[in-house]
Formats: sequence, structure tokens, C-alpha cells
Amino acid sequence: MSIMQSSTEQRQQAIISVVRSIPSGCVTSYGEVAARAGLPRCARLVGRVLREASDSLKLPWHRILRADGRLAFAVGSREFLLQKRRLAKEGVVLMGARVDVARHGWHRDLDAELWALPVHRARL
DNA sequence: AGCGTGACAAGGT
DNA sequence: GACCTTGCCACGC
Repeated sequence: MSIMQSSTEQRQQAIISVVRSIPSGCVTSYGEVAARAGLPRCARLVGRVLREASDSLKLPWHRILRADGRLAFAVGSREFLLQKRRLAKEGVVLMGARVDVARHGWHRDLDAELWALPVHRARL
């Protein structure tokens, strides 16, 4: 049995599938999308796939940001403004140059997770 | 085959 | 925070 190697096409599909599953009003990072697609350390591949993806696919690409919350596009560029607009339409607002990932990040039960962390309990 | 490039990430200064 | 360096992966020339 040979080593399992996914074709670029299969990788694209895996990535696109994950992108489609990001809920409205949520954001996530390129690296996280890659990881969820079973392609750890392939953040740049995600950007590449999104860039090449046809607009007709109508992917929610605007929900994907850099790991630090900044948009991947140059501030003020046409794409930057479009992404900002589409995010705003979903209630995701930029704080300065970045999105508040702690608040809008793609995660379940944020409150429960945060308040269950030992670090928070210790400081109370 | 080597090298530059990019819708990236993490760590350091 | 703004940069810079390294590591990373796929492509194109």
C-alpha cells in the first residue's frame, strides 16, 4: 500500500468544504482552515485556493483572517474594503486594523470555555 | 534544479 | 505596536 497523497484537487475540495462550514458572523484563520481540512501547516495553500476559486462558488472567504486578526489584504485596498463590508454585514466589526478574534472567532461555547480556564479562576 | 513569490504563522527585537 | 527572520508549502519561470 502506497502512502496516502491527496491530489491538489482533493486538497482544494477539502479546503473549500471547510470554508463553507464557517458560520455567518464568525471568523477563523488560514491556518485553522488548513488544519480542519486535514492539511496542517498549509495556511498558504488556503490563501492560494481562495484566490483561484471562482466567485461563482460564492464562498464565505471574508470570514478568513490572518492568525492575529488582521485581514490578509492591504489596508484600504479594494479587496480589504470589500471584506470589511461583508464582515460588517454579519456583525463583525474591525477594531482598528483587526477583528476581535476572542469575540468573533469560530469556536463553540465561548463563555463556558473562557470562564472554565484556570487562569481566570486564579485571578478572581 | 534553483530561486523568487505569496490572501500564512510564530517567535524575537 | 511595528518590523524582521525563519519555517512552511505549492507554483511558475
